[in-house]
Formats: sequence, C-alpha cells, structure tokens
Amino acid sequence: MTDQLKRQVTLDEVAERAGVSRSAASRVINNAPHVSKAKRDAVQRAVNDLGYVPNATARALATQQVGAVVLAISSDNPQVFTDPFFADVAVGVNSVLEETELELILQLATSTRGQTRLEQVLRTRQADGVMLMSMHGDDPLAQIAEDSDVPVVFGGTPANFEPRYYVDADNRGGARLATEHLVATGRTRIATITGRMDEGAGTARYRGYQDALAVAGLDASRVVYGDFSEEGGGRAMEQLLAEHPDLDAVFVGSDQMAIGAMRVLKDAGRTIPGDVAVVGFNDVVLARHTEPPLSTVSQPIQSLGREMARMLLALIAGESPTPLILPTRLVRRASS
Amino acid sequence: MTDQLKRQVTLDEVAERAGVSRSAASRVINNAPHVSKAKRDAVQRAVNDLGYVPNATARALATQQVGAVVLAISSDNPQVFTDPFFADVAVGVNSVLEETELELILQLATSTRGQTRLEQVLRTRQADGVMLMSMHGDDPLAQIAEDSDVPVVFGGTPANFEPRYYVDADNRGGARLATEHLVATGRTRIATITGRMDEGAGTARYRGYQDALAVAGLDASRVVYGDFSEEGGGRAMEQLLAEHPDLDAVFVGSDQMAIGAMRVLKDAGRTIPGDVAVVGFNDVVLARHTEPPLSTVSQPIQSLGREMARMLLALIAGESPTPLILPTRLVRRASS
DNA sequence: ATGAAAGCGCTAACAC
DNA sequence: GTGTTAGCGCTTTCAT
Repeated sequence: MTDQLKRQVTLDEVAERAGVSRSAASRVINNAPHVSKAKRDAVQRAVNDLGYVPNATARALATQQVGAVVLAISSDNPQVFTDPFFADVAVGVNSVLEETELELILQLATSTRGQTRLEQVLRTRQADGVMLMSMHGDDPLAQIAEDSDVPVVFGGTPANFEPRYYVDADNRGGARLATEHLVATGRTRIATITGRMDEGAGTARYRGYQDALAVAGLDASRVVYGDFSEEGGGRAMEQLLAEHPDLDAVFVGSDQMAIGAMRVLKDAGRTIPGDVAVVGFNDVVLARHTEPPLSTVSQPIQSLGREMARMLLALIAGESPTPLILPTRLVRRASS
Repeated sequence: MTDQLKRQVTLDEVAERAGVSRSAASRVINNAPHVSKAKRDAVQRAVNDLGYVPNATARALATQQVGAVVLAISSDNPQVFTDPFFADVAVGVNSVLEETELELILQLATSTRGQTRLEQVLRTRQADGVMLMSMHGDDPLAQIAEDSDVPVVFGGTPANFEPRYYVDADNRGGARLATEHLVATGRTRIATITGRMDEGAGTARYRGYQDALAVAGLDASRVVYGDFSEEGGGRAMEQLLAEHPDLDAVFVGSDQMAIGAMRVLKDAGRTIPGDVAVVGFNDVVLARHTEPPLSTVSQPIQSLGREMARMLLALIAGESPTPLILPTRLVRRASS
C-alpha cells in the first residue's frame, strides 16, 4: 500500500523515518558504500513504507546530468516521421534505453522553432546525449552537433561529411548486391533511379550501383536523379524510358520510388520482370504487396536504433566507440 | 557570435554583466512586470552577448514544473509502436507541442520496467502531463492514470471504462457507415470480423456493425472475434466461411485483418467484390495497394494527436475540457 | 521598481 | 561508518 498520491515524499522524510542522516539515506538510495547493514535496512524499509521515489529534477540539478537523451529528426518536412522507418528506429532505441534510467525525448526538429530548440540542447547541454537522424547535406545542425560537447551519434551519414560517431546501414554494399543480382540474372542494360543526392543514402546507393557495373564491365550511364518519393520515382522512370528505351532493368534507390516506377513501366506496356526487372531498397511492408512483389534490399532498422543507443551510452560513459556499419541483404521477390 | 560552447552561462553572470540584481534579470527573462525599461534593455543585451539560455533543470526544480509531457504507449508488445498509426499521432502531438516550451517524452511502456516507470511518473509527477494510448481493457495503468493527480488525456478509450478526458475517433459511427454502405449496395448476408474485444476500438466497431444491421432489419449473427492482426484476420475468415458459407459481404475491424481475410477469400475461390464485398478500417497506406484496392474507414489520426495535445495543454492550464470524438469517413474503393 | 534572502530536493566534499 | 555543510541555477516572497 505504498502511499497516497499526494505530495512528493522527500529524502529527508525517509531519513527521519529511518532515524538516520540524509546523507546516509542518500548513500543507500544510490547504493554507495560506507553504510552499515543495519541503517541500510532501516532506510530500505522507510523507502517502502513511504513509497519514496527520488525527485529526478533535483537529482539532475545536483549531478549536472539531465537523465534524458534526445532522438532528433531534422528535416524541413514535418511528415517525414510518418515514414515507418523512424518508428522502427525508435523501437530499437527504446529497447536499449529501457534498461537504463534515461528518458527518451523525441525532437521532431521540423520547424524553425524545433531546430532552434535542438540547437540549444546541443549548445547548452539540456540532454545527456543526442541521436541525430536523417540529415540533409547542408543541414547546419549537422556541424553544430559535431562540434557540440554533448555526446552525439548520427543515424546514417550526411552526404558531405563523415561524423565522428555514427551507425549506418551498408547502403553501398546493398546497392551493389542488388545490381550484381541484376547482372547475374542476365540483364545488360541496367539503369538506376537515385535518391536525393544530398543525403548519404542517396549517394551511397548510387555508388554501389556503379561499383557493380564497373566490375561487370557494363555501361553505368543510364541514370536519373530522383527524390525518394513515389511521384518522383514515376517521373524519373518516364525520363529513363524516354532517354534509354532499351533498358532491361532498373535499380531504384527506394521502394517508394520503385512503386512509382513500376506503375509507369506498366502504363508503358512493359512487363515486370519480363521486359524490365526492378529492384528497390528498404523493404517496406508495401514491397511484399505490390504487383508483382518487389525485390528489394533490406536493412536491419531496429538494430540501427539499438546500436545508436548503445553507442550513445558508450559515449556518455566516456568511451570512444568506433562507427558501425550494419549489413544489408537482398530480398528477392518476383519483380526481378 | 553568441559564445563558446563551453560552460553554462548563469543568470548571475547575466545580471552582473547587465549591472542589475539577479531578481531583476530573472524578471526580464520571464518578462514579468516591475522592471524599468532601461534595466530591461541592459539585461536583453547581456543575454545576447553571453548567449544565455536558462537552465531548464534548475527552473524545473524552482517552479515545480517539469517542462515536459509524456506520450505513452502501454502494451505488452514492443512492436506495436511499429504501427504507422502511432507515428502519425506523434506527428500531430509534436505539431502543437512545438508551439510551447514543453518537451515530448516518449514512453513505450512495453516491458515491466517501462510500466513501472510510467507508473512512477504518474504517481510522483515526473511530468507535467501524460497522453496515454492504446489501453487494453484490463491494463492497471489505465486506472492508475485516471486516479493520478497528473493531468492525463487518453487517446482512444479502453473497453471497460470511460476516462474523464479523452479524444477518440468515432469508431462506432465509422463502422456503421461502412456497414450501411454494404447494405445500400444490396448485400444482405453481411458478416463481421471484430478486433480485440478488450480494446475500445474493437467493441465500438462491432457495435457500429450491429447498429447498421438492426436498422436495416438484417441478421447480425455472422460474427467472428479477431485480434487486429493479418494472420488473425485470415483465420477468422476461414472460420466465417466454414460457419456461414452464404455470406456476401464482410466488414472487417481493421485493414490488417482485412488483408488477411481477402487472401483467404481469394484462396477459397470467391471473387471480390463480386461474390463477397469487403470493407476494412483505418485506411492504412497498404489499403490503396491491395488487389482489389480496399474500401475502408478513414480516421484523422494526426488530428487525434493534435487534439490530445491541445486537451492536455488545457488541462495543465487548469481548464476542464470536454472529451472529443473525431469524425471518421468511408473511403470507397474497389473491394465493395 | 528593486534587491536580499530563502528555498526547490538532491548530491558530494569534508570533517569527525 | 557517519553526519554536517555547501552548493546545483533558478524563482519568489518579502521588505525596502
């Protein structure tokens, strides 16, 4: 029957009830040494009787540690978080944070206000650590984060620079896998629709495509730059069809774009995979349900979240973890 | 050129720099009255020069307000948050919180530890308010939340009781809409697959189905209880087919289940919507891409998040908002 | 209008 | 092992 839900129970009350000094009580709570077993038990009992829970704020003020880390998504578009990708990351992050005493603050830094806030967190240590996702190449926050003395780990890598601490999926390797598969199945006129080239994932996947074709000695010039969106994928496919009507395969930088591209291909009367093989990237749920089901590259998103959290914890503990690149794998379905 | 990223700048430093007392500086920061224009400006200047940002923790301790609210998902399954539904809610919540000084803490209360933590938040006011989502009927947290003196707003309603403050989608009305539509298009042997009956959404949608059939004077006994999952939907459909082979329509309590059900129907050789019309609920992205595209009931999820946040803000401000039920609408596609 | 002083609840030196 | 003491950085009476 712990207690009424009324006022906060303080350490002093616990100490008094247990008949010990406040410092003794404090020591017990943080199980520090130098307390006799007798007192220890007395305090424990008092804690139970009173239903004492330390005041996190007061503790934070005294220890100069906030007790919370931030998961930040920086983007100009408030809707990005709608991408199932982030929910998965969040689940992963949460799963390791749950083992600690740290709270998870979600910062959708989408408006100017949001960005400013994140910047302040970074500058004035309003959190014990920050996980930063999905940076566009020229996002000023990236540099601010990198320079901050708050521990920061990046999720994914911005296009223009390599942060000190990050965890990323092996985008390049995955793209290469996908393209090699296209080569292996006899395709010779392989095009690509890239993602945004100011995002690391966009450029890395494009490189993977180039890698594979270079090794195979095939022409890698059938490329159109996309923007990761379904409509963008459709437009890109139209352009590709116009410029390279002879193509017999296309590696697309994201499933969303691939879906748009497949629609355009079908409208143009090309069969999939008969006339044109298609491979996407990300393995979103939808990929299983397209017509035909979409071959794609799958990345361990929850692991990414977990590893980000672990790396941040290590950083906070004063260690110097090395960046991590998580493996991707090809999921072959009917579209290729 | 605000400042180095070094140590925290304190109010005292600002005060000294501005040549005023700390209390004066504090008043300016919180733009309280009783400060001369001259001092006011001096302080402002000092703030800019020094790049002062108040220490949130210290402020929280002094004001007894945390400066953060919690968005909590209570569930036994860590993966629920993976449901795009919650990401949308989060985006909605964030959009209104962004206008305030409040942080958003994400609590995936999925393990025992998580639940305990949420319970402590509720009991010992570790947050200024809590938004609680997706409660199963017998979740003890629901009652704890309702009894807590921390402001709490529920997202959706548990099956067994009606919280004081909540915002929900009009599940019953939407289900009725869907079923009426089935009736209007000439179906007469209309079955249903329900969601979990220990969740408010499950029971409410079932009631809506009953409502519509009662008005139409049709038999409402073709019912199987599902669990909101795709496989569950498939199993339920099999059972339905076995028990009521004559059915010519089915209202399914969620799109996920509907997808499973459609698969089973097709496997059983029934055409959709020729032999059997199908309507789902939620309007997930996938619904647009099934074969045939799935008719469904759409709910304004981001609005739900927004309204939850608004209601919580009102509660924190000491007002007594009334519960909100958000309208749903039928999205007719090819499956019905 | 203004400043002094007393906390908010906790931790961490420090002396015993 | 134990208790005393001084903060952490801010807000807020309360005199002036």
